[in-house]
Amino acid sequence: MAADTHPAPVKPVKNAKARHDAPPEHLNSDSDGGPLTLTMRLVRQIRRLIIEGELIPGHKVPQQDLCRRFGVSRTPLREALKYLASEGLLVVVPNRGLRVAELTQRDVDEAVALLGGLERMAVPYVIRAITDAQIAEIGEAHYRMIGHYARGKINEYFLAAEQVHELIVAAAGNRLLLETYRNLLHRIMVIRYRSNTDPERWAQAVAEHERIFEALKARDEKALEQALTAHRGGGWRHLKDHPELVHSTDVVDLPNTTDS
Amino acid sequence: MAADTHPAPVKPVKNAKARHDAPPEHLNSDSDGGPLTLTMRLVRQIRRLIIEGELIPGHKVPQQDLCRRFGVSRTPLREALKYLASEGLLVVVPNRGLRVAELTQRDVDEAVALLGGLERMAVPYVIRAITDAQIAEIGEAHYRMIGHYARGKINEYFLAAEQVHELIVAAAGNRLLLETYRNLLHRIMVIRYRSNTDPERWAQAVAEHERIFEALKARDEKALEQALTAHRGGGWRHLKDHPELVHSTDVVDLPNTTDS
DNA sequence: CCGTAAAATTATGTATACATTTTGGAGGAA
DNA sequence: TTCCTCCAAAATGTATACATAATTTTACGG
Repeated sequence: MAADTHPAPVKPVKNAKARHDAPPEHLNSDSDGGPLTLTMRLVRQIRRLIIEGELIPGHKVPQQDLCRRFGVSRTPLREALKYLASEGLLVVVPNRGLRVAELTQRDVDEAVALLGGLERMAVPYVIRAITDAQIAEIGEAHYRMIGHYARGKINEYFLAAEQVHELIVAAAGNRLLLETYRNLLHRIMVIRYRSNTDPERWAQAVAEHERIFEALKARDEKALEQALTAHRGGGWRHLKDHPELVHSTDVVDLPNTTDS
Repeated sequence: MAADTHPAPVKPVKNAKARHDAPPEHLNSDSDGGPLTLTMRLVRQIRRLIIEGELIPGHKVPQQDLCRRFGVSRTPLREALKYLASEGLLVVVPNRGLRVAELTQRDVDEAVALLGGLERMAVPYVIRAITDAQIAEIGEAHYRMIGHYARGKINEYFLAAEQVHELIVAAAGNRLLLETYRNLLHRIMVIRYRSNTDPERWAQAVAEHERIFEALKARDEKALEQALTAHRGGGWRHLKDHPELVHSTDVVDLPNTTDS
């Protein structure tokens, strides 16, 4: 682990050919939980690119660009892409590489229904099992979220808000439920990053979050369920009113037809 | 597509070196929905190996063996393994390859709770949206299942039973729900293949399925929900009584310590 | 000038090669 | 014996090479 802290030759490698000259160090900056394999670090990075909208839904994944960008070869990159395809964030097109998954209105509706169902599924377990410490942790994220709202930091706000939701679902004590919830959330995060940027909806969302946290503190099952339902309904009703935020069913697969 | 039906040289490749001498044809026998990429065909095959128990939970994935077995190189195989790791069927261990995911009692409990929740979530939509044709289709699978039961064909029975469940969930009209349901089902299929092989439990399961189908035909929401709950409870209560069917929390990663 | 076909270019799919890490075992010291 | 150390063998992670399919460019004829 500390092999590279002292310059002493720990192991005289058989022949110092060193043709593979690029030891990857770009990707260790994000929240690293251990020495992951390069493929898995790429998974995180590319997932972030997708969620943050740098990779545009419907467009094909620029493999070479990503290779150059991260300084890796195509082998680990392609493994990472397959991993993300299994997550549903990318789509494999047999002899045409991979494309970023695009969300139709139906996809969003389905995801919203599912996420809502999972949250409702979680509520009884949460009320039964949640500890004071967990409530405090959620409160920490909640008030952090409020702070970001006050300062107009939309990206940080979203991150904190998602964390609140995830912590609530996590409090149900079902890891598989949490994993499933997370995966579905990732799929529609592309849209969330564009949804309620207008101040009115944003203020409403914050108010809904206040109700959620109040119900949680009071350990009121009915109130929590209602608050969650209202929050979800509110947020996505807004999307329904603005369908231009959702990508249409069919997107050109010729990237050069875009307005450039 | 019909390029190899006539011997005429469709395209005189630049140099007929033909070092890559093995065009893969092993994997086209299963239900092929189109010319998939080799990686994706491997995903199907290996997933089947895991579900059917040929690859044992807790053991590492024998990459070389699989390469020889399918006649492919490690590149597409490893991509397939990463895909399956994302599905949760395999686990990546950084410098030690991949291992087949093993299920603890807790994992099974969580999956059962989730699957049950998803089915309950589906019921109202199913009752509201299901067509006579869909009911007929489910009936077809149901009676096929009964036939396999009568003949004692356990494997075919399981396949048909799973198909019934999937068709019911599919009738809700939420593709994402179905996909999620399928994924979770895959994760615990390893166990299902060992669970109720004893005649008593099997007969009970069939009876439960009869009730499910009756409720479906009658479009009785309450009855359907109850029948599904009873079926799930029954099947998994049996597992609880026989914990030896579930792998323990920690399994040796040295395959030679197994009883051989 | 525009449309069509063939060649050149690029990208994808797959295989192989190389370096590092892990694993297994032989040999020697406590 | 038991434990450690060192070396060899295999497996893993990553990079590169090659063949095929897709895409763009070019050339030619209308």
